[in-house]
Amino acid sequence: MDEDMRRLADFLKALGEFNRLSLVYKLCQCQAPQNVMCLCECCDVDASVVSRHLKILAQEGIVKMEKKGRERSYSLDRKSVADQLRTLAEKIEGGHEQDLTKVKTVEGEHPVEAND
Amino acid sequence: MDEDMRRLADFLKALGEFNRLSLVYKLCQCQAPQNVMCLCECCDVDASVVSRHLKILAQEGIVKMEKKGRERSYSLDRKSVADQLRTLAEKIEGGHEQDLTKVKTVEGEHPVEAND
DNA sequence: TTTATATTTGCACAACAATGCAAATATAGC
DNA sequence: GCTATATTTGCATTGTTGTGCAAATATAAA
Repeated sequence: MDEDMRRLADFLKALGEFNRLSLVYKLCQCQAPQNVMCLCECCDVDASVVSRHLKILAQEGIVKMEKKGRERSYSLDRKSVADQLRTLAEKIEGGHEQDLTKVKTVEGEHPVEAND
Repeated sequence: MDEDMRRLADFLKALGEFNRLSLVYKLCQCQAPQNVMCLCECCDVDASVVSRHLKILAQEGIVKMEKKGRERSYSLDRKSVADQLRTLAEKIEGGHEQDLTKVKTVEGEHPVEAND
């Protein structure tokens, strides 16, 4: 599906920018949600820039936002991100064997390795 | 490590562009390496553009190239790509529990789910 | 050697993305 | 209400990236 691929590209693009990836890593190390000011520490840019990057990450479902008084706290949606990455990994690894749109291999047990 | 993250961002950025991702998917469905002309079919751009995209993918270790007469054949480095994606997925899912630089979880068996 | 085919590179251009700063908005505390 | 703090948005600027076309390169075939 074409639109799915566009969405996936957007997801990967969101992760594929240095400062955004730094934010993701920072959030990855935190257990509690973090506000913008705190997240600023990990990349050397203006708070407004961080805010914008967080918005992009939120659009792609990579981070979640929750309002708390005048602050907003961001947290990493670990499961969603990890699942998307793993799904892609599995498609790529087993893509030649079956329909690309729904590959589900049991971990460790791959279908026959078809050799040209 | 800062340089590692830059590399990872470049890797994700390479995948996060629609036409390049289309190329990857196309290669994913093929068992045999494909030449540029053939790969052109999956994205509606000039051959020179496809050539450039393939170069970027090759730089990131996503595809491998081999010369064959006047053609060059490209193939997806399935294992490398899938491994990188899975490694990232695992870091992201378990990142708050231990050192980010070297997470290695055995499949299916995750360390204790630390809850805030 | 000439010709045809596949691929890459140079160049120009348009579209997009990241950034900083200032201003706007929202809300807490006085 | 006023002031201070956190965050977002508007705007201008700069840098990066995707693109097409023409020319260059490489190699096969004639």
